[in-house]
Parts: sequence; structure tokens; C-alpha cells
Amino acid sequence: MKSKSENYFDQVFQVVKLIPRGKVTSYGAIANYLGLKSGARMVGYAMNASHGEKDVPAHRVVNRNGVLTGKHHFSSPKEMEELLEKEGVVVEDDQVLDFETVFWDPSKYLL
DNA sequence: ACCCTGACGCGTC
DNA sequence: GGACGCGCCAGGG
Repeated sequence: MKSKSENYFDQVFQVVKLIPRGKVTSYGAIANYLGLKSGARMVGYAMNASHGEKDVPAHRVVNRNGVLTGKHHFSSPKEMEELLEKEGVVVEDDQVLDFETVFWDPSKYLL
């Protein structure tokens, strides 16, 4: 047992794993869906731990602005936008275009 | 064992 | 309308 926090870490991982291909979501949306009082911050920390998780597409998680904030955490800064564009998500200047269109809200699409 | 920093978001000034 | 601070947790040096 590492710690109890791993519990909510796992919660975040589950949701991220469920993000459909070609869609993106925001840290806040996940936090809101999980009801994390601390907010998006915890989601961010959780993503940090998602490094070992192979099934966690962290590249589909952006901030509320649609900006690829965590791109620098990948093997290569370009990897995130490449992965997204590969899935059909248009990214320009580290920002997701048509963010509302490709936005996938867990609490809305996930019951 | 302590100090620091870090994938966010929102309310206020 | 822009800038700043707060809240919260964990892992690393």
C-alpha cells in the first residue's frame, strides 16, 4: 500500500482511460466529475503519477483553456500535439482548435 | 525529517 | 480587463 491517495489517483486514471479517441477533456472537468474539492490541481498531480500507466492517454487532458499545458512532460514536447492530431484533434500553437467541439465532458457523456 | 516545487481553476483586487 | 493569491497533495533533493 503506497497511500490512500492512490485511491483518487486511480479514479482519475479510470476517467482518463475512458476518454474517446479524438476527444479531449480538461483537468477541471475530471475533478468536477469526481467531486474533488481540491479541484483540478489534484488531477494534475494524478497525471504525474500516470507515467507508469500505459492505458492512460494523458495527452487527451488539457487545461480549461484547451492549452497543452503538460506537453513538456512527455518524452518529447511535440509528442502530445502529435498524438492529438494523429487522433483527429487539430492543435495549433499548443492549443486545441474547436475545443468545445472536441471537448468530452465526463459528467455529461459519462453516466 | 524539512523545504520546495509542480500537468489547475476560480475568486478578488 | 489584467494580475495576484489561495486551496490542496505528493514526490524528490
